[in-house]
Amino acid sequence: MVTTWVHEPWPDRLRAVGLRVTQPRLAVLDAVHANPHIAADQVAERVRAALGTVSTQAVYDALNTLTDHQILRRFEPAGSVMRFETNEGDNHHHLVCRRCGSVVDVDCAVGTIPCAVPDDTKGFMVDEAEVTYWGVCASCAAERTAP
Amino acid sequence: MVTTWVHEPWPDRLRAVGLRVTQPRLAVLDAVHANPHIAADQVAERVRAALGTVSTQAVYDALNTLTDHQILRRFEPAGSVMRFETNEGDNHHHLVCRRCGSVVDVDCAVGTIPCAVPDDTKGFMVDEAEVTYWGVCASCAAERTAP
DNA sequence: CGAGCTTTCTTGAACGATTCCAGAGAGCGT
DNA sequence: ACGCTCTCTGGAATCGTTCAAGAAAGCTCG
Repeated sequence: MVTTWVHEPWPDRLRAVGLRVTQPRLAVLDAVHANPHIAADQVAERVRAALGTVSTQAVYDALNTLTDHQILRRFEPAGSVMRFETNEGDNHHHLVCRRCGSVVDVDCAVGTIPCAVPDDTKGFMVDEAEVTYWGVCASCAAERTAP
Repeated sequence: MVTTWVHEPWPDRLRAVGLRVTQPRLAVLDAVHANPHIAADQVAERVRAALGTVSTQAVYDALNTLTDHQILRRFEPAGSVMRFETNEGDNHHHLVCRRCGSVVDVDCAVGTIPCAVPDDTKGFMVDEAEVTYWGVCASCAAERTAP
């Protein structure tokens, strides 16, 4: 069987890292899992749709805490707001549209983690290589030529 | 001709792309060239030290315009403010300290431009692969173990 | 099963980098 | 020099994110 990263239920994953299981956190996890690359305000929207009133602060706190504990992954293409995705333990990268900001996942071009390590790390202890491919998505390219 | 990127004087480079030659722009170019990875507010500081009063807006406008014309390169590690460096036409990447935010250049691990291209570009026209290595710099690592 | 200790959430405000706007000023081609 | 534009000034607005203090809710242990 292929690394079936069968999702353990969120509550278990929270407890596993010593976090309390709360409704806002579960709703945040659901929102991010259902919508990779989602921004904080959209997470808030969905969490509120699910639970009713939830403070912005609770959403940010959940996002930050979950990111700190590696359950979520945060990334932030230049010029964009923070975006989140669940941490699947894979090592994919992102393709970002310069025009509309849309993001899609791409597998690591090299295939090994952390993908590529510089020859000379200048004394740094490198733990991650983040690759962002910049370009123009198909629909934006179409718009440009045919306005 | 082997793009010997011998620095043409800034005024020539500005005119070459159809931009007017102004004191703020020249001072911005000097500031960025002398301090790679510099942030906008520090550019403003240095520009003011050189010229006297210069509006924040003029600095931002110069940075943006020069970036648009490929004379400067802008990058923005997650959680950091915008940083600038002169565009030397090389294809180096950045090593960023998670603790103190310091940035150092590293040569492209693969050696070719754009370094790496994903197998499947999902319809995107990719023009750049930006690589950010995350880690902890030597001095921050030292601090942690010996507080 | 409930008390009590912490962690987490709420409310409301602060913050700061970047951008927007309108008008004054300065390059540069003619 | 003259003017047409592009650029800069000054001041304010924006908006994502964080800070702070108190209320609420999970979890642990008796």
